[in-house]
Amino acid sequence: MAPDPNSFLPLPQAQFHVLVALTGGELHGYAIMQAVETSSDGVVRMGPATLYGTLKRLVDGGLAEELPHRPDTEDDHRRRYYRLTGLGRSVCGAESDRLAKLVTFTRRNLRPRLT
Amino acid sequence: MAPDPNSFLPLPQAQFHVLVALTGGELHGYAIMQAVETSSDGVVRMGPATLYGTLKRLVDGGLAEELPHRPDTEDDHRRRYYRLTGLGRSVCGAESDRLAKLVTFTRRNLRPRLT
DNA sequence: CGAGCTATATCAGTTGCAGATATATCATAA
DNA sequence: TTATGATATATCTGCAACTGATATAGCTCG
Repeated sequence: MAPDPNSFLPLPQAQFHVLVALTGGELHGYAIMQAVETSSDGVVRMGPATLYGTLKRLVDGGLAEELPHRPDTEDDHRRRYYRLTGLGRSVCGAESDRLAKLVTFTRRNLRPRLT
Repeated sequence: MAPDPNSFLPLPQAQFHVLVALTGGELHGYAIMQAVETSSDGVVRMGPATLYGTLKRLVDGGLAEELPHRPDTEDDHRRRYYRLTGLGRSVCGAESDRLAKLVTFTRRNLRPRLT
């Protein structure tokens, strides 16, 4: 029986950012760092310590997994690729839904008294 | 010169939740705990250690402030009320916008392969 | 009065995040 | 061919943030 995605919520920030980056498809660590920084317009800056630590937690938790090395000589062999697991995908969706509600609620309250 | 709200981002989770609770109006600590738990359908559970620690950080950072005690004998005199500062309001809005973008991005990526 | 909820507070411990640094490989161009 | 800088993974150390547990006291209501 698959664990309930909601039991992972609320997801730590860094973990969510990495999962989000992986929704675009499989990526290697360095690319994840860049994706997080770029797609947030530089607001979220993730260094290697945060990235690789977070990646380990995600793999340990079953939300992401490393791809087996492929014999593609074209690609930089140092790279280690990761992708979402099915669970990771649902958890990412669940966290996304949670945040969407929070945003809606906040905007509704903030609107009447905009500065 | 007022500090740039974006320099506070990304906001720690607990801080954001407390700010969100305060967008509804001034509240005392215990009510904030209940509001966070209730409005998240029990997903986010905030104990006293998290709440009061977070509250202190928000006040120290100028995002929230305590109201002066009022001579209202009707109200439980133990309660200490807090409200958003102008800065807190803008930071809350900025974090909300940031998360909204993240949610949009995530959903766009997740949609094509729904389970 | 006594029981249970309300309300604030803090301690002690864990988790999570961050800067700095290390090591090695890749691309390039001088 | 080797020097330079970007790529890529990894970890150490310390700090910030979060948490469960506990303490204390005032309310409410039977």
